Amino acid sequence: MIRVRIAPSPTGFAHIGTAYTALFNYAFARHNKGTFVIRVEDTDVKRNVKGAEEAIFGGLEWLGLDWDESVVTGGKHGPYRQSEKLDVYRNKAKELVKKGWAKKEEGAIRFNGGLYEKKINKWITWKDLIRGEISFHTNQLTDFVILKSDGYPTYNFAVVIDDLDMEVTHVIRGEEHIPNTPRQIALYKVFGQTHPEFAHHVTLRGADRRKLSKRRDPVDLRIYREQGYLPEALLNFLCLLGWSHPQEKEIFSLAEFVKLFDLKRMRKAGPVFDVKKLDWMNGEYIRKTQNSKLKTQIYDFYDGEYDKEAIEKVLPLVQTRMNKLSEFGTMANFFFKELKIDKKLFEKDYKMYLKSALEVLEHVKPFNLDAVSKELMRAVKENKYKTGDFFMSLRLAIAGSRFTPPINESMVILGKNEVIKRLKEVLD
RNA sequence: GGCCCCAUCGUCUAGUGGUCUAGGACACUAGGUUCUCAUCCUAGAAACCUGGGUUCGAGUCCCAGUGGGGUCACCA
Repeated sequence: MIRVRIAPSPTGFAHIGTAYTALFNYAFARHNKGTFVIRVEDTDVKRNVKGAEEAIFGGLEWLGLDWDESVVTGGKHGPYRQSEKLDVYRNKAKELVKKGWAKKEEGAIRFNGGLYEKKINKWITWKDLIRGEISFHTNQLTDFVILKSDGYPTYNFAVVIDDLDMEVTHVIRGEEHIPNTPRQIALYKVFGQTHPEFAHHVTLRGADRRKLSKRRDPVDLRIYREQGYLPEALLNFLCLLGWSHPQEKEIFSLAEFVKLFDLKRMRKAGPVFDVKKLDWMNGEYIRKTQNSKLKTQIYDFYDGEYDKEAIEKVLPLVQTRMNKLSEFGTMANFFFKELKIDKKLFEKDYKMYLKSALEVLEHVKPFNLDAVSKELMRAVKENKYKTGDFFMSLRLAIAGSRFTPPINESMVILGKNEVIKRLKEVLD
């Protein structure tokens, strides 16, 4: 039975890197019909932040990555919060002291790396499932703390105890943990246990090629949600960083990813998280989303600011024009609100154009797309207007922008009265 | 600096010794469609870090150099 886990620290918010690692663990677990565990590593009392756990679980839920065991769902291998099993770590540390592998020092307990080097071996080697064989000389172990003087375990110690307790079979985590691995392997060894398989995936980089950082880069998952990215698109984009589809497909579902996932297809070179491609991909997802579903997503995104039925009417006109949900507002705002029109934007002959358009539109019999288009074009031809300029004037008067959805369609949706009202306002 | 990991277009990548005069995607450029902007279609520019080996043959294997990254806490 395959069991994997992610082990976030509740020190702030849902980090994009946590989601990235979660994605691979999720895919590995689901592909192999295994179990996906989330445990909370809250052993740094000073850095723990209230609400951080909720943000992390909420973020994963938003992405559609579900798990099997955790602090919120429970499970047979708990507690899933490290602060709730301090006695376990303490006893394990004491066990090592008793056996001579660790010693007390100023209230803390340290592992005796030198002794390990002398008694067990000089090299620690493992076969990484992504990178192949990796070796460290044991003189790199040094005497590291396993139990802090405040009674909390350190990361390297707690990880080993927990992965043992939780019967974790595969540790899939970021490459920044490679230097920690020999210490953890040493601990497994002195406990007389075999270690789980390790797979160290790449870490996401910023444009400067350095590991994504809280200070320099947008790493809070919430930011992506608030900017109007769809979770499916973000997930799909993440899949493509470090992993590739066997048929080189770019757009695929999470289910397909799970089906095809294989650690062997993981790259070893760290990818730059470049939002440009994410923007394109998000647009692709928006374009292929069913209107009824997209309608709801937009309605929720704007927290009910726009009427649902109205969104649905406007949607076909803006769907190919937006890459993010947040662009609906700028694109479709004029359908819902009257705008201040800046007359400086207009072409020279705009008054002539608008007057003649107004005349036509006032008399169009059924105010539908067919009639409106036909009558306006007739006016253009009869008067030998410049087609582009004519419609641009209309566009500016109605929508207040040079870049809008098709203007005839837009006017039909707005309705005769509203269109005439807006034209008159501009002409006054 | 020590240790470790990595190295194909600007970016994400395919490629597991010969079919690579290196393929796809994003971005970019040019054209087409069009009332604008998009969508859509067509075309284009753009890469195997360097030097040694191994081999009949190397983007693909080995070594070195260079470059990039990670890590060296009573943080995780």
